Amino acid sequence: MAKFRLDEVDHQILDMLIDNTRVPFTDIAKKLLISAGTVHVRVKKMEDAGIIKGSSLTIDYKKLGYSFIAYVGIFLQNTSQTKFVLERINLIPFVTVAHVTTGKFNIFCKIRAKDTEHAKEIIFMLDDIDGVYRTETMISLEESLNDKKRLMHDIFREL
Amino acid sequence: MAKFRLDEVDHQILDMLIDNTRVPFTDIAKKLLISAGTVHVRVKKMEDAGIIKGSSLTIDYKKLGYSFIAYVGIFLQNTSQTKFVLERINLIPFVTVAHVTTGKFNIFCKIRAKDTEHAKEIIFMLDDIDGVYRTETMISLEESLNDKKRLMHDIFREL
DNA sequence: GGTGAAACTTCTAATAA
DNA sequence: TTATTAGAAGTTTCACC
Repeated sequence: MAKFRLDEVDHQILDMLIDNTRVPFTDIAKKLLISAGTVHVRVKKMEDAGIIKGSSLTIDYKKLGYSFIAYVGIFLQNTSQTKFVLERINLIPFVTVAHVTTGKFNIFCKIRAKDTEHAKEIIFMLDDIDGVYRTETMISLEESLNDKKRLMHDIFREL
Repeated sequence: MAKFRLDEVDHQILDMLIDNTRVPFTDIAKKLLISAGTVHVRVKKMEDAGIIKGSSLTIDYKKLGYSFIAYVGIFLQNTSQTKFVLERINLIPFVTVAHVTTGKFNIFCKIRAKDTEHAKEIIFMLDDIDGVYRTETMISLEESLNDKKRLMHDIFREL
């Protein structure tokens, strides 16, 4: 996998766009004291390089009734079933992420549900998959996400 | 927390914007056979209601040299230290998410690092926080994210 | 609620420095 | 690589359904 080096201007453009993808290029240009054309060229370069993969809205799932988050560790009867089980897990829409991991569990996933009742249904679906030996659930009582801007700044600057 | 009902048109607008925030409102209008003005009003309504919290770029962290993902479960000496430890964790930029959980661990977080050496440093930083009794690491060998579009469609439609 | 058109803003690509 | 510019395209408002 190729590794790209971005300069300070690229970083600042990314920072602004990560914060809000709809910020006009003209605003970015004004703030960074460069032309809008330059912003356009830089963004295109990063898109072509695949550093910018796309953009997405941040949705408030709580407002839509999905405030329950849990992590579920899965023990398999046999690791050879990993691929099969992963495929089955991906068919359950409320499982938002699944990882094959080393350590305690074979597969580890995150679920987002309406409430405990709904979460129970999802966990039962996971338990019912062939090859799943047992599961262990951790309910999230509080989520704390790192500030995107700071993450970008600190992580990328030191590359 | 208030719960909002969105109609089919709202869902379709969200679907398109979740897929790509820079899709022109005129394109959305054409596809849904409504006017661009309507799209504008609907989006604004969802922004005002807080359902659309913002927008962000999807960055290819692998291309920037960050391909190592791990989950770390943290055991505290005493649950009363939860708030303090969480604050300290949030100072580490490579910890991207942290959850207070029930079950096996007291706090559970996700880290993104360059490689095993870098991950080790981050985990040591977590271990060094006052009140942290011990940690347990699960390394992600393979990440599988549910398709955003399908997630939206399946989850929200049945509200 | 939605529409359509006008006024305004932004994007994009070509050209030039 | 960056700046300028101008035509194309998108956004936003508003009078009217």
